[in-house]
Amino acid sequence: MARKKAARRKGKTAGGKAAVRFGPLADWVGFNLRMAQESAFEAFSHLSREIGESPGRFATLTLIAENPGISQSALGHAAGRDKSSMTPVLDDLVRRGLVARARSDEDRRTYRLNLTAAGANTLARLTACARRHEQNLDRIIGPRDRARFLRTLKRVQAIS
Amino acid sequence: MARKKAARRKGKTAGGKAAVRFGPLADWVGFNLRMAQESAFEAFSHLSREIGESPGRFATLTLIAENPGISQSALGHAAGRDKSSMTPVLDDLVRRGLVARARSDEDRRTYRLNLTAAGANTLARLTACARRHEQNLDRIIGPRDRARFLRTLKRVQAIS
DNA sequence: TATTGTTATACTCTATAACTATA
DNA sequence: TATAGTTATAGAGTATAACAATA
Repeated sequence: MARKKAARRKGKTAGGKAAVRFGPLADWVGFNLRMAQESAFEAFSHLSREIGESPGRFATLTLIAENPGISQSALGHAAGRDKSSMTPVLDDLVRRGLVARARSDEDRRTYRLNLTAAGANTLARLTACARRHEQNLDRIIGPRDRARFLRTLKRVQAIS
Repeated sequence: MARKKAARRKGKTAGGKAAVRFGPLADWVGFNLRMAQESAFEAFSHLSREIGESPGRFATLTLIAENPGISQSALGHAAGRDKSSMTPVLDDLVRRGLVARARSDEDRRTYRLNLTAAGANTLARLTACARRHEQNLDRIIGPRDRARFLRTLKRVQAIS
């Protein structure tokens, strides 16, 4: 650690390679937001891979669990995706028996989506992963700053 | 706005569609980090599109400007990408005359990357966009919380 | 006419592995 | 043997436009 710091002072990393200067990027919220999100996503990805699911499936399964009978369009809208982007995702979840797709009687254009028992089981395991992930994040952020950090993230989502 | 709130209380949005419940997602840092990053990225995308560049090119051009003569591998490493991912990016920037690629005399395997005059000009315009973007973010975050928010984002980048 | 979901298609970004030319 | 960069290839995720069925 002492060696690493000494090396940095001379513009080198511990590995002996020239240090890269980030210039104004280092202080920009936009850039650091992206880097932080990538790191957190990657970390969650590792955890969810242990149970054979991609992180993207987690939000979809949760939204279906929280909104039984939701349509594909409403699901896409909630996640900020086009309905055509949902088709292959739902195809995959239905094919693997995690989601049931049933035509609505009221409006026969729409499907009503629900989790199967297997889907609920997978979601429970993914949720356990997510909780571990959140605990890791909490340790990094600090319990006192968590609420404030979350509030700021929510405000940024409304940027325009 | 009042109508929207009243509608929400009844579980409907202003548009009359059923509101979607986000359940535990609403309070998870990981999910909100992703949503915030997507929103901010989209907003910057709009600004940079006005000058005909994608957001991804901005970080690349900045890193080259800050580290004249940097190699493609070092560039990829700094951005957390594989060297093979850099090839098409650099091909594009060189083809459009923004970056100059010259073989190093010391090590004839590596290229030394530098901005051309056109590249410096494009970067200056992108930087102006980024400054506007940062000002928008600052207004949302609040000047008093900015430093703390940035510090937290940097800590999250080291999650593992 | 408008909407739900599918299809065809394409684009962006990314990675792995095999290759070349150098070291 | 190891490294810098390229190529071939593939995969995930997303979007637009046109379409069929239904409203």
